Amino acid sequence: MHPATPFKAATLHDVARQAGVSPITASRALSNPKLVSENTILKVQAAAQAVGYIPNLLAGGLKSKRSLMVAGLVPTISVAQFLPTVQALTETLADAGYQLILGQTGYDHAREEALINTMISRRADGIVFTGLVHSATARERLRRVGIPVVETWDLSERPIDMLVGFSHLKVGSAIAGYFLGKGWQRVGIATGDDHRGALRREGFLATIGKDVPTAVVPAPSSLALGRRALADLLRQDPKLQAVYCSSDQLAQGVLAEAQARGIRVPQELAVCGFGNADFAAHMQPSLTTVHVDGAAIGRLAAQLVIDRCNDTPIQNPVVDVGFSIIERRSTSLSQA
Amino acid sequence: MHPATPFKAATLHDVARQAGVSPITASRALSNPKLVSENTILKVQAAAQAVGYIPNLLAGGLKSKRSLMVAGLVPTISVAQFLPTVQALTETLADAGYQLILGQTGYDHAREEALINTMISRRADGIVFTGLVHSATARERLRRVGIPVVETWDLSERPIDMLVGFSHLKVGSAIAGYFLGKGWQRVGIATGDDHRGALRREGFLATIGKDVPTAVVPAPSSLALGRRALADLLRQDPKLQAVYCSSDQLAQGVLAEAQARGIRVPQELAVCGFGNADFAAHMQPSLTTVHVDGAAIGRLAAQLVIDRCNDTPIQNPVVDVGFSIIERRSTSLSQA
DNA sequence: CTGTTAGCGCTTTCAA
DNA sequence: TTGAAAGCGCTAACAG
Repeated sequence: MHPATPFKAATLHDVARQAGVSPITASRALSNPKLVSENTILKVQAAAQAVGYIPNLLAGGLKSKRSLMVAGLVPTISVAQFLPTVQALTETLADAGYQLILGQTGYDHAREEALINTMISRRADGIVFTGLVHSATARERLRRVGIPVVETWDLSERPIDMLVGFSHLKVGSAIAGYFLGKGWQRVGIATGDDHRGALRREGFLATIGKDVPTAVVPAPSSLALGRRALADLLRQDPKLQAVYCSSDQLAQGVLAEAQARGIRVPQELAVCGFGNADFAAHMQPSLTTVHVDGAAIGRLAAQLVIDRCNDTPIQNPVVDVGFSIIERRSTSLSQA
Repeated sequence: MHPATPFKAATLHDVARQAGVSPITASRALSNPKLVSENTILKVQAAAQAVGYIPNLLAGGLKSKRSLMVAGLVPTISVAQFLPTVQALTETLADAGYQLILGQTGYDHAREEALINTMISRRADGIVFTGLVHSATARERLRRVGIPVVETWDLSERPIDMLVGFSHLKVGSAIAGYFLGKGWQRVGIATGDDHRGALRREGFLATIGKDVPTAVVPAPSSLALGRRALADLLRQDPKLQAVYCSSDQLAQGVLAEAQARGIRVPQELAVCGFGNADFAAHMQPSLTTVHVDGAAIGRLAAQLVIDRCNDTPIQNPVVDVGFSIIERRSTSLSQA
């Protein structure tokens, strides 16, 4: 009953006949008008309208070897962190006539590899990953196929192809520098057990210059885990002055636990998060955190893929979008 | 340089030759093994492996008239409300071999119509909307094309095709009933200016049995707008006992404004939100709200499309997933 | 169980 | 500026 197109769709043939031209002329009139006379264009457009023509991109793509689709592979769409990236990606692509195919890897290598194959099967014109591709098999296959690839939200010495991200090492380092500038020496870390969190921790420790109390929690991080993390850290050092958290969710929990214990923030304990979530500015006290322009990452990634598809020379296949520390009340009384 | 597939991909032909069978047999061995002898299957699989075969779904779809793609049209992906739906949709589809093409309508009719055309052009096997399709032109076109359509997150007397949602009228009515049950007569509404919010307000008023102070705020609703909304409502009735907010974000703002004015919640003012956002359970006080199973909506919608594509008889093309009021501290001292 | 034939709807290439 | 021929890579329909 519904294989997909139960109605007999009008084809370019029908349009051509209606317009009294050859199919190829009709094709050109609709998708490459420069090659056709004004008069013909009008005739064909009228004919297309008359027969209710809707082009079949599958057929076009088969011949032209361009699907006008780009794959976007995220761990899960519900990671709020990546939403502005996905949104900007989708928008920028749509403006250029491309659509995004969404794939959720679920942090699973096997699933990721399967999805990559699927996207190649669909002849996606490019693949954008939120994160790096870690599986060696997948990296190798992507390189061999030669499909445009953009990795994002991280830096790498050897990206598969193109990359838009920032240095998590530097983030950790910057936060440590910020803490040191405030004169806090007794500091701790509450971090998720993921790759990027580990990098930030590494940068943090390098700048602090010593090991510090650390609570590692499993992904996905949450308020509840943040509470437990602070309890853990206070056990390691009851006189902690400042905590860096690898996500704003975790920081939210740390703040809640501090409140429950009657520890004043920031007077007795300073807290810094990561991600600049919606709620960060509105917490009590408002949360100091690290902001990353996720929308810019999406826009830039989309543009890189589009440029590649158009053979536009690409100036910089690796873009560092940087980050910024947003100081709020949770680390500074002088902030609103 | 990179039209899409710069490398010369192996085709089914190459696999067939390598295996010493005809192309169609190779095709069947890989995608419909029941029709082929065990021995042949093994030969073909080995051949596919050997030549590094990656099927071309574009070509298959052209012939078989099934693209194995389903369009998901959302206003914006960053509406947190719809995330569980999109996630479940993507997952359920992927498990059945379908991929989701994401489209963002941006609450714009023209854009929505353009996207629908695009998805038809791509021969999507189905379209899932978060919300109803309001443009008459679009509804008409979708009906004529006969493509499986699922509208969600709402009910309708005349869905285009299939529907998974719940009654916003009943939500409003249920909240009003809950307020009345608590003995609160001086109640108010803070609501967004959207269609569904208006329906809930209508249900609320019908059950309360009289008009009540209302503050309407423009979308997207936010904490800041919630603060202003409460100020507005208190101007209309300084002795307000309870407020229903059309989103948890709004409720967050109402709570913040109450706190700023020294109004105790729930003792002096009760507050109810909508959506059961992540943060609702963790606010101070925790927020009473309305929960909707967005993931179930996504799963069911995906299943409906899949069933349609497989000509599986559909028992119930309209599913009401209901909702539930989650009582927390913002309306009840006896809650944790 | 396997093969032949034909063609999905479009666009590339070449020629007029 | 327009057209004819050919075929992208795959699978439905039928025959063997």
